[in-house]
Amino acid sequence: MPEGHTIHRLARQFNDVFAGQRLEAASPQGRFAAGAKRITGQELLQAEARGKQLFLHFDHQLTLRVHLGLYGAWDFGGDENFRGASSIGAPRRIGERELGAEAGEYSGPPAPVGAVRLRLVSQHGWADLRGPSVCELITESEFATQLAKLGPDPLAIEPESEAVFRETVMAKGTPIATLLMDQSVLAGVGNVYRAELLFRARLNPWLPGTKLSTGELTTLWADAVVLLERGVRDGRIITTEPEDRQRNETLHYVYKRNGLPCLKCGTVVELSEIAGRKLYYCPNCQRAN
DNA sequence: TCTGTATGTCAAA
DNA sequence: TTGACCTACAGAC
Repeated sequence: MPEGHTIHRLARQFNDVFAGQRLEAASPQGRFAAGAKRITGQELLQAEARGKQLFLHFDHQLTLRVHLGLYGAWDFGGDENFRGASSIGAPRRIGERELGAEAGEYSGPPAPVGAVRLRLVSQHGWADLRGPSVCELITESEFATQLAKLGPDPLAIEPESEAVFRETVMAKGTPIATLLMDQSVLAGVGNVYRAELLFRARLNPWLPGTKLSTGELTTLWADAVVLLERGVRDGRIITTEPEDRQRNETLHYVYKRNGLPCLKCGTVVELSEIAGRKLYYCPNCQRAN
């Protein structure tokens, strides 16, 4: 599920199992053959996540930039050091079946299944990338350019993050629902977190950024930090509080709950569209003031 | 076998 | 604002 929490989990996974090692790379699908060749034999120095982008820094000064888009996913497997195969990204069946490690012996990665853009292999395991919208090798200056395009990331807080977020939002007349999905305003939030953050803050999605108060934005930022950190911990997006979850398994307040009663007030949750993306909200809890 | 859908983003119109 | 693109899968036929 590729919102920011997913990418930060991936960075952690790469640092855990691949950092400090020389890797072999291949592009079974063929579309990244040249890049794979340039990665082969290089040591992975560090993996880094910013918003929805994953950066793998190699020791020849080149960085692999990966964006999963809507469909991308990484699958991992290997020996006991990998502690079970896992799949991180969009929902996938491939890669979730039991692999070598389960059988007790690891004899190298399996034959690639489907369209594997990039396969990274170390002595102890492998990672397969499918369906990314971006997979490219970039220079240090291109890396800096990419970072500069991104707004503050609630999972990579810097001293001025909250203030930058507040000031950017308050300077724009764009609806807050659109601003929350704008990666130059807030990096890492996607459609699920957007809907849930607005509901939890009881904010009307169409409220222009200029109409929000400092207090409301401080609360919104703090809640983004809480929710994304939970996402990293849980490996999925759970935004309901335990007391609202007791009677069922509902993980979200409004996302994909259109036509169902709001967990707080019982009003039917509505589905609308804004900037080409689906927007879920409770017309009562989030009515304009 | 075909269609619709998905937690994303960009360029063209 | 729309279409294009990346990929796999569920459900309809």
